Amino acid sequence: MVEVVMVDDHVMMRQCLASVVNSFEGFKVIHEANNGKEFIEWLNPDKLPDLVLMDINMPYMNGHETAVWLSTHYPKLKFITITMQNDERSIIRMLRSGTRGYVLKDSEILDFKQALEAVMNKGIYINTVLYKHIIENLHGHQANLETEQSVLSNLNEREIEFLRWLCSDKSYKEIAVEMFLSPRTIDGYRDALFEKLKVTSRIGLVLFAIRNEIVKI
Amino acid sequence: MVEVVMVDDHVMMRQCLASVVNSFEGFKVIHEANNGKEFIEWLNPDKLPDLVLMDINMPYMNGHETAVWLSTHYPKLKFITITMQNDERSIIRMLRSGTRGYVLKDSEILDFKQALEAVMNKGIYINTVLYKHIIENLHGHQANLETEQSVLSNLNEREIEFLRWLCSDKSYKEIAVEMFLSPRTIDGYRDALFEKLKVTSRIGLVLFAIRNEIVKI
DNA sequence: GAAAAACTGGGTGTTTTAACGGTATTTTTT
DNA sequence: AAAAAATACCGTTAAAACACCCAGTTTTTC
Repeated sequence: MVEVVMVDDHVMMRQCLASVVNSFEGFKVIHEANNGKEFIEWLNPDKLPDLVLMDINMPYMNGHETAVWLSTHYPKLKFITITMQNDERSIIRMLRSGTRGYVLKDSEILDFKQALEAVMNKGIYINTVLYKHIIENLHGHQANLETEQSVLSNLNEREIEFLRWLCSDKSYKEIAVEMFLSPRTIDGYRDALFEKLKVTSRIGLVLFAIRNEIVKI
Repeated sequence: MVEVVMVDDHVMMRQCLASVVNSFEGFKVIHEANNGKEFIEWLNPDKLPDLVLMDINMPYMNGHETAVWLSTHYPKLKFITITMQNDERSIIRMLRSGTRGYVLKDSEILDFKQALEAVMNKGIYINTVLYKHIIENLHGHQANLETEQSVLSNLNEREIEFLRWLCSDKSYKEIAVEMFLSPRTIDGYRDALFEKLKVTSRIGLVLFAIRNEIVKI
């Protein structure tokens, strides 16, 4: 019997899926958690589950963070991502963090069953549609998103703060006042960001900030 | 027997919920649709269902549009919104469009059952937590969002297109070329939007466009 | 302890944006 | 058919944004 743990903050979804998993022959849900944090606190090294099904978008500790943690601490523990996010960035990120399967919440239950069985047998399940999608975008948009991730990590606290201020109606002069800096310094910050982010206008900075969730809209 | 129709593009979620609804005594799912458009095309005036459960976020025809259509054409047809969106704007909008219940996908199945029964008996079900949430926010943030909604509907096609162009690195001059207009005309567009949206800079316009999902990030 | 990097501030232009003043033509309303 | 509204357009000016140049101070790195 494959012992399964469900990690998802959407209780109804989780309960529904749990009952479906229980109806699959050979699978049994032994625990449910609301998020990654709850889950890893529950984890017992002496009695690991066989399979973890988890969402990406969760409070406190999301799917990505949990995946990274699991890959470090229990690299043999299999987990499948079950989510609504079908953008390449999410998928690539999760695959890199060691997920054995990626199932969309808008797929059929049959696909879901196949994913579970595939992962328990061969090891990895990727939906064909998604796979094509990823391959097709690997050299376009995706590259940019991956790059943005690394660019983002090269920004310091002050620059992040500045980016937040940029996403407002304020002029640079006003932002300088808010940040207790001279307008000249602000000028330098802007120019540095133009260089780092490869854009040529404040709009570009704002879009970057929003894409990378530096500001909440 | 209450005849129920499920409208949700997330197939797995929909199937899960359908099986749960079928397990409730006195309820029976008689049809499933992927979106509002499919649903209303299926609708037969001579044999209406008793209850419709639908998501908000759907392709082709979303929950809100469907709700408006239903309220106009079949005002007596009861429908419940089942969604992940718990922001006040979505809730208020759906309630105004005549939804009898608003259930979050992260609530318990028991709550879900209560909602169905409540709607079939008394008529309206609103989760206590959500209700408090709405009331608390009625005079703050919410007001602005509601206003933006109405402002949005006052924009014409050309202005929407312009807003989309604004969300790029291009200057007004370049946008004029793209839109086959004189830079002066673009000037006029901008000034009109400044007036309509009560902002004073291009950044303000960009933020509005993103908040209201005129551009996809 | 010296070199490199990062943070802060400055000068001086050009280009773009914003705010003001308008007009001519077409479409919609009455 | 006249009035009103919407659309496309134009000019001027001041302010803001952008693009370069630079240097002194602190912090990090080696």
